[in-house]
Amino acid sequence: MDRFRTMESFVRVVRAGSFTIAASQLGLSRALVSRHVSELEGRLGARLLNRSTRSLNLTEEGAAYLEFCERVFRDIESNERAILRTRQEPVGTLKLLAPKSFGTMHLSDAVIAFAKLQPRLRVSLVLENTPYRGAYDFGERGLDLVLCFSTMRSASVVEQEIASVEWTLCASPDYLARAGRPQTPSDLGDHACLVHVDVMPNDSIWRFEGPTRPSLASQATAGLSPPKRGARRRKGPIAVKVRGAFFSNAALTLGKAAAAGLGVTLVPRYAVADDLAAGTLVNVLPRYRVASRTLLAVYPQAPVIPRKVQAFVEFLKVWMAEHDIGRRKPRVAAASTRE
Amino acid sequence: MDRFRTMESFVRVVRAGSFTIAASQLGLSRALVSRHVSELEGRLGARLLNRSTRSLNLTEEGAAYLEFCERVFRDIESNERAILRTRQEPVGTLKLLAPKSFGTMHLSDAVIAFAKLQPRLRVSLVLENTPYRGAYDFGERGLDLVLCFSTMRSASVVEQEIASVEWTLCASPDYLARAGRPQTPSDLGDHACLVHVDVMPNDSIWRFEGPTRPSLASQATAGLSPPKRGARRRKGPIAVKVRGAFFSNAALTLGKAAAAGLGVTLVPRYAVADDLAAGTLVNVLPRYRVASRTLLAVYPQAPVIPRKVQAFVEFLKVWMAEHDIGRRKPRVAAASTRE
DNA sequence: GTTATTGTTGTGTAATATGCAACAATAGAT
DNA sequence: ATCTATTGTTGCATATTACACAACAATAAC
Repeated sequence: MDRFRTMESFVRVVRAGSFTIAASQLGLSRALVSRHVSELEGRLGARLLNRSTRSLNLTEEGAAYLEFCERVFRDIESNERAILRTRQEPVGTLKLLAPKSFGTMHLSDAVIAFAKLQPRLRVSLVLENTPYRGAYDFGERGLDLVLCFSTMRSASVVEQEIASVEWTLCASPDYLARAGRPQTPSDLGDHACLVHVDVMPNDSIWRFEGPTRPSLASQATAGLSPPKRGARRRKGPIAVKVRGAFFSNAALTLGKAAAAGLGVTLVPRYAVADDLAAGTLVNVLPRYRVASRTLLAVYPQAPVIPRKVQAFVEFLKVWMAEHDIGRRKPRVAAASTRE
Repeated sequence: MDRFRTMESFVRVVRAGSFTIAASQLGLSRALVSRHVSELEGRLGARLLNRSTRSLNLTEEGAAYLEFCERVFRDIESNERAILRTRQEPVGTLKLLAPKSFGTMHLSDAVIAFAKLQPRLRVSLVLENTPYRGAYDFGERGLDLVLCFSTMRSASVVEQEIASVEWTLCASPDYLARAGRPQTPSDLGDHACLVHVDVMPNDSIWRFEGPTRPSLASQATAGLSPPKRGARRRKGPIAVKVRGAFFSNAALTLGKAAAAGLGVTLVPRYAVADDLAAGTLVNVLPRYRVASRTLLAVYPQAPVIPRKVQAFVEFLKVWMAEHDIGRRKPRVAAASTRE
């Protein structure tokens, strides 16, 4: 028999001073309440209250047990409320894992802003490029949220899109002047390419779509095919196996290398936004689109999502949008002036 | 669902690090243990442990809840042991109620001796002559044990015989010299009787049995009727309504009054044992037997009797026998020299 | 005495706790 | 990479038991 319920009945009987009243308060029959108390007495091996048809009186053991019950109930109540609060407000510790370069570039600012908003929440931001072991991260390492650019392809996690991060192909003007400006992706085979290597099997295969029609006016006059969104037409994806001249898993490093004239690099736009704005780097093959990668927030599949995770994901989405991180046409000047 | 069991399952799972092992330890199926934990998580609204087929890991809430569970279990265990101990050894407070005269004369000594033997037990001895309200005493007043000479005639109490207390009819030699020595109970109607009044409807009706055959030899020679136990033969009870000259509910007072020559009194033998030994009082109508009254230990009917009550009743029985309290042929001299 | 109300107990039924078996997921072995 | 063994989960049938109703015993008030 459920011990909690028997204890509850007992406490109620004592408080009400009557089995009948207690039963009606509990929404049970007198019979059951009586059995509950008897059960308790049987298990404890002691009479808890002297019943005499017209009055109930606690025995010595009963008084001690009543006190105990009330303590346990208080304990339970406070504890359960504390745990239930994790659904209401972000409390505890939020453990984040993110790729190093993205983390240092932007996430750290977002996390700091978030931590300011949530003074009751401890935040742990781990930056590394060797993660994504799936369940291991959430289990053994106790991570709450992993931010990454590749799907985990696992049914036991939830992946939520945070932002689309544009990658951009760029080189320094002086390099282009020296090596020539490529006109199609396949031209890149002859260039010195600075390759961003993930730990994932990210080979040095660069993929493009395009080219985009040079003139918008020509489409408007044609009138045969309905204008597609963005007034742009794509061709099938083009994959180019590039010759690596320089490798790094740090996009910033690659950007610096490109600015130094080492070659052409394909990196997240955010990593070279400043150089592009300053003109130390310029876009290469602007008429070809580089597939953007989606920043994913990954957390364990569970019936209830901890409020802290939910809150951070929501915050990050807004923050990313507000700061134009990864926007296809970033207002670079504005972005650099913003906080 | 039984919260204790779900908690138990959860704790076991964490300790074992596996649902399967925990289930076998608990003697349950994996399915049920899984359900238990799920139940718990559902009620708390938080995932308690991240399960990843090969390893289990507590979440933040899980760790907090585990600690809570263990605290509750420790609590329960210690409390239940404390209460179970009341069945093993006499602990707590033993509240006694006894008639005033008997209490002051003998019970107090017994109780003091008992209290010495049971240093962990507090004893409360209330002496009064207005008790026996049955359930009220055990209920409202919280008494554990009532000692009295009259049955409560209630199904909700247990009455245990402690000792048979002889009453004796006696007077001072000088009174008998003055007023004459009664030969039969009915002679008492002409005497000054000192009446012990209880609060109970104990009228001044005195009851006798007898007379006893004066000679034992006469029976041995007769050989017709088999000798009855004690070689004594009784006649039917004789009831005499006596004329009260003096009333008291204190047997000692009546004894003193009798010793002072005020009349004949019928009191518990223990109250006049010293006077009888000293000769300041002598037995009247020795061939008639006065109905002895049985000292009863009365306590509430309950499935389990508290050890303290049981212990005291046993102790009192032995003590009464050892001290010859109420014995029909008391070794008065010996009784007074004993402890 | 009579009555009304209390706590307890017997009994049938509805709720649910439980085990079994099939399933999904994963870590390690081949 | 594929296979295998093992884990935790879920659907389903069933045995358990929690529960209310009603009859009962006891008692306080009338």
